[in-house]
Amino acid sequence: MPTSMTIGEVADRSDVNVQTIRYYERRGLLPAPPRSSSGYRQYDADNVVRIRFIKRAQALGFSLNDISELLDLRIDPSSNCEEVLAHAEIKLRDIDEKIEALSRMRRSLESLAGACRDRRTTGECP
Amino acid sequence: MPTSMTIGEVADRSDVNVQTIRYYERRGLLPAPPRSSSGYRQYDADNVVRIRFIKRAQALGFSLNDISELLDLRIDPSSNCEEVLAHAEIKLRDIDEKIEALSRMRRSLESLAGACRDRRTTGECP
DNA sequence: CTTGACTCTATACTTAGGTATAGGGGTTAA
DNA sequence: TTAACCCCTATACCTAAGTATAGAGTCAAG
Repeated sequence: MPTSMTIGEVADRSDVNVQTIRYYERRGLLPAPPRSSSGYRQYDADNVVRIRFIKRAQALGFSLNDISELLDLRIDPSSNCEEVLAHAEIKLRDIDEKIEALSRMRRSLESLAGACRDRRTTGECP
Repeated sequence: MPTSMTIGEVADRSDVNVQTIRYYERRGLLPAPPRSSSGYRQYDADNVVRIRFIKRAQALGFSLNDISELLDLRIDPSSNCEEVLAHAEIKLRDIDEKIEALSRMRRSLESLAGACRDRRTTGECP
């Protein structure tokens, strides 16, 4: 049998607060886990992966609703093929737009830094 | 003389609410613009560019504080060369991490979509 | 020369995403 | 068998980022 974790262990491993995990469960971002006889939630390692994914996606500007949709895509990749494909393609476009915008930002910051470095090597710095 | 806009025009062009612009001014994200004799704010096109930048950066997961720092980098690229360079390099790393994370997300979504398309062409879809 | 759509400040309210607390019970090591 | 520390639910509170409202002034069209 795969060994299980308490909510506190999961919180430590995925670097979030215990209440955040319960909040995600209420929001439907995490499935309700099985319970021990005394009512304790029992998690496995997949939950840690899922929570980390949520946190990374948030840092990239996805809302919890966006993330729900992303997670739903992979819940059952065998059903609703057409629909999943259509959703996946929308999400791919979102991601590509974000990558494009970040690349533009990167280029302009890089040119700023480049100008800075040039001036430094020519001794024009204060 | 360059023609100026009211706050309402700027709001329309940059697709935000009028109060959001005043809020950004309070937060220091937008410089306090000159005023007409009757106290109306007078904006130029640069402000629209700046607000659009703020909105794009937010959609990429930067907080308003992050964005302040990004904007400060370019305010006077001629001064504090070393310091600007150091900050710019931190921001470049942030951006690279975001691009990397998005690329990973893209790849896994792409492979999901690919599997879906394969099944579709082999007629395995419902 | 007034009416409707703007602007101003100040202040209050809202939404998303958590975080904390109260009140109660479970678990474990000394 | 009890102290320290975990878990449970329910509910209240918090922060970031807006958004709305009240009360007063301004501007341009008719």
